[in-house]
Amino acid sequence: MRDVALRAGVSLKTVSRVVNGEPGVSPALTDRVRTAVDDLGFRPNAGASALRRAGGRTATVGLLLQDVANPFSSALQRAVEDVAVPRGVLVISASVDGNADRERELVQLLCARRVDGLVLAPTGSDLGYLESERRAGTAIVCVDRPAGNLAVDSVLTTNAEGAADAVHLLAAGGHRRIAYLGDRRDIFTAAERHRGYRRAMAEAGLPADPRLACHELSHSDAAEAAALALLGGPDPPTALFTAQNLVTIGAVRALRRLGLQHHVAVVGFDDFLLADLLSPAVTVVAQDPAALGRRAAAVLFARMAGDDLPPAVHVVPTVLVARESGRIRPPSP
Amino acid sequence: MRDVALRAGVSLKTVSRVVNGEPGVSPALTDRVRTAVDDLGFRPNAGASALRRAGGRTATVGLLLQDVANPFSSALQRAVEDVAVPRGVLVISASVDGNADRERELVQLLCARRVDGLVLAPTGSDLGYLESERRAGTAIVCVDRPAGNLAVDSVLTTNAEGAADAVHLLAAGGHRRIAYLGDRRDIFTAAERHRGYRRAMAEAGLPADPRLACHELSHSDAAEAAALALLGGPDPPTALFTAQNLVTIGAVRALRRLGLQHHVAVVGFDDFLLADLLSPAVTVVAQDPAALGRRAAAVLFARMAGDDLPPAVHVVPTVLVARESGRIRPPSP
DNA sequence: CTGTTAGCGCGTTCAG
DNA sequence: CTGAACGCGCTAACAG
Repeated sequence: MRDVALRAGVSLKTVSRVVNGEPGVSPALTDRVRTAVDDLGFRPNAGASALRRAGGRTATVGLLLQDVANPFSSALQRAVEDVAVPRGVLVISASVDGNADRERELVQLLCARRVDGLVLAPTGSDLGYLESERRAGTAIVCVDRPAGNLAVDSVLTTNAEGAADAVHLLAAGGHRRIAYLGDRRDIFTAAERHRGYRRAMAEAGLPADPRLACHELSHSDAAEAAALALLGGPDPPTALFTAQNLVTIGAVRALRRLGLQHHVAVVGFDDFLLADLLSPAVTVVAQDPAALGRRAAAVLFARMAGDDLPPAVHVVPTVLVARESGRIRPPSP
Repeated sequence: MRDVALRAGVSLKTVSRVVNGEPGVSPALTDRVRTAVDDLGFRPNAGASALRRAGGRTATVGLLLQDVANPFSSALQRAVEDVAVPRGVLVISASVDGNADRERELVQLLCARRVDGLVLAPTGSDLGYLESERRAGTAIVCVDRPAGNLAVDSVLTTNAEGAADAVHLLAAGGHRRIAYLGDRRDIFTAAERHRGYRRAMAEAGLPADPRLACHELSHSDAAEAAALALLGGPDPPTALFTAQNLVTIGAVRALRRLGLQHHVAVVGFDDFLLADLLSPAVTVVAQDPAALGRRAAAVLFARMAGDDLPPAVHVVPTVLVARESGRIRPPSP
């Protein structure tokens, strides 16, 4: 920058003004500085700039998701990016893979880089360790899962309501034995969806048979095995509510293997590509990960801009996408 | 940091040594510093640190992809992250959406943040504008597409070979009229796949009928319409080579609508989730986006570590995944 | 409209 | 093994 000033025959401050587009520099000088910048290939150093600037903003936000490679996370990431980049803010993202220690380490790395804001899908139930960061002025928003022990905004899907919608649809179709297949119960979203399932079963006057619920299904193979066992056992369900993406796919595979895909109803939570091209096409309760990300980013930027309202829970609704697998009726007795 | 030094009764330099894990501090002092750090909630400022440190490394790399939300890009991103994070390096990623101007703007933003390295899937064919950054010491690696006008490494898929494999499979099955459905011809990967198609057609002694080639198919709907037109027209193809993910899906939809899914063979380039659950299951030439990302990251970190060999082209092979749609025979005349 | 001075938080250099 | 001084690249606050 000193070199630029020298070459343009102006002071450091004038270069600074031109580079930052501050008003009050004569066109002649502006031009001289601009050409000097180009000639020397000068690039401003954002780090040094943030060091001195009031507020120390880095124009960078952090985004901690479960796994950047899964469609839910990546759609959410894209939405955050679409809010941030037009404001000149870049996004540092990373995957925590359900590992709370990794989450903390990544948070440390992000805080050391002085991100202005942080969007995270918490793994651990205790976010108290972020309290000092929050007080230091870092905007924080939780997405997909609520914040434990930390007063910040969160943006959540209507997990329980969506699950209840699924079960009500099946019950309305005449099903009485509706199975629940879901992920680890210590995951907030899984617990909520199970809660919605139980509530809807009760509302429909259906018995809560514990043998109809399978938990801890964290990948597609486990779900396939569980569905196989359930359907091959005594008094099998006539309909499945699968509470997660990969669980749905595992269940569909199981039904195929048993040749039951046109005889057992399925409603899944979370839509997936090609669900409409399978036969039968799979009925789902669709989440809107992009809306989740947009909303989280909007709240984050509002906080960064000084919004000082008390933290709130923001809710993004699910939509039931009716396709064939949800219309399958139970066998007549 | 000054506060920490004061509270621990040591000098600034000693705090610095402890924080950075440098050797040569007595255990007693180390402990005092550690507790002071915790009490005050001190977080090192990476920006300020990079400013003074020899080499000015920021422990951050940039990653510019087409669209972080698509499965190819996000698998690649995850792989880069998996190489970077264990080394304490964070990844700033962004989507360029095939927009060369946006690519340049994002590169500016990344360079201003002084990323140590840059992985990018170039949109424009001229990367000359990166020359000054390269000379300034930023490691640069191109992925999926080669670098034009810039002497840097690139990591590419065997596009032409994979396409040729697909066509050879279909030709070996007895097909003579094999259509090509692909993306915009100015995209490197699309051009390469088309080249492989033409070469394989020639090798199989099949005529190159230009009416059998559809280009500029950049989304699934366009591909569906093109396939519909091709199959409904005179002298239709008996097999389709679809040169991209979304194109394959569009073609599958078209075949469904015509009821031809079991009568016209399909081989797609790039695998996709559930391709094996469709009926017929879709034969594909699978790319390995994770391998692409790992390789690109490995090369990048080698360069950042001082590797000084001349830039090279690194190649990641495709694999033909034989499923039902590729085994469909042409109707006997 | 433009320049001068001071110092952001930290690592380096060199002297104890 | 420890500390003092200096400056990285830049901008805030004040002159001129």
